[in-house]
Amino acid sequence: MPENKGFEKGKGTKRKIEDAAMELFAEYGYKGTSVRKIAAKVGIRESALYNHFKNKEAIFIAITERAFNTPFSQDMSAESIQASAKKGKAFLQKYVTEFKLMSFDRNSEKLFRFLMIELMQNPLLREGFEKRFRDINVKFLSSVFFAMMQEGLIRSDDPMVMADAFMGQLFYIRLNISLLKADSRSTAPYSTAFEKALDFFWRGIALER
Amino acid sequence: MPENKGFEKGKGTKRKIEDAAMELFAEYGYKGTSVRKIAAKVGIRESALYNHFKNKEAIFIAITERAFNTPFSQDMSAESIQASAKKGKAFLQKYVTEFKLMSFDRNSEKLFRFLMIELMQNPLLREGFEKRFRDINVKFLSSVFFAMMQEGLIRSDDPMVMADAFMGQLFYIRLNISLLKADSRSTAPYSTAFEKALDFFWRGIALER
DNA sequence: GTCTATACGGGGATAGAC
DNA sequence: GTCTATCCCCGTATAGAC
Repeated sequence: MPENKGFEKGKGTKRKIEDAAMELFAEYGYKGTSVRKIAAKVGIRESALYNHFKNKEAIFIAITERAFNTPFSQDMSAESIQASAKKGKAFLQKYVTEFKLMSFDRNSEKLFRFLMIELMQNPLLREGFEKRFRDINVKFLSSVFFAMMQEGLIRSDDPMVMADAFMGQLFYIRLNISLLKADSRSTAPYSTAFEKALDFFWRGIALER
Repeated sequence: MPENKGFEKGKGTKRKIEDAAMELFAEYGYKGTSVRKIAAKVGIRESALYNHFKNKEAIFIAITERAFNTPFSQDMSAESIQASAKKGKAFLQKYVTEFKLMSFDRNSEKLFRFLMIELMQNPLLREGFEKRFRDINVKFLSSVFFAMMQEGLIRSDDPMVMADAFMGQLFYIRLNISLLKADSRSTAPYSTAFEKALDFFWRGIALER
């Protein structure tokens, strides 16, 4: 009874299928990826694949879950926001570093491309993205910026606009890195881009100068 | 002899094919769009379509040309850069306005989604994008920023970082608008987003305060 | 759980009549 | 230039043996 083992081999296969599918989706998109190719990449037949997933869409869903379950771990409590704000630039630094790590991590990179491709085509993915990533991050960030203003650390301005400007910079850098990586080109020009962007941003809002 | 008329009807059909294809590509991606559907949208048979384009890819190419031939009209001469720089915020305002118009224009909007989808999957498109859009815009923008610094209009900083930060903000807003439009949702929250982003950005770099 | 074999629909493309 | 008819490949999915 293979399905009752503590570490069954089936789990390994299921995981392998997800990994293979993610790579292919990131490369060719959902429609451009055939079940045959996924199976071939795993090293099994298509029919065997249907023992692990009901159909192609089920594989897609499994991967979207992965994409959303690796966001920034956000503690949205008032205390956490206050504590973050008090750190000033150091908080943003930490945020940027997390973002940077994700940008250069090979697996997250695949997820990013997958997300960008499908975001433009899949309404469900857009909904999940907005609720489980964008809303949370922008709300958290703008709350922190607002708190920083009250602390007198940064100049007074619209916190939402500030948060969007901050995210926009990071996102744009990440996109450019992604495009370079897609062609297996060097990302050296961007090795310090995140830090530079943060420094520039902070100089634009900091009060102690 | 229909192909020799000054305003031949064939041109109309060819154009119609491109338009229909662009809408479908923006909605379903290249692979997700069948020649049959394009033909159906135009109101002709697939076979008739092959009188205008060699194959499906030729339609794709025609559309990418469109996407690249509608960038910002850039005069990269030294005089133009100096003149632009002297205008200060007014220059950026004009730039932002152009960007905004494109974001809310229905046709440009389709092109944008098309571009985002295919950029992640098509090496040729990436190359074209980098050479014919990104390089030109970032170079022009950073040159203008550099000139502005020399004019004493803005604080001194890395012009490239500044240009990327500026573009990043605009791009991020545009992306969010695009996602809303994809679901036919109201873009009201973004009606003044570009202006607000510019004001915020300018406050962060302007020297007269 | 994996295999072989197969059904079935859709997609790209062409031939030839009008 | 457009049509009908057709070819062949590829993609998803299932049945049934091992």
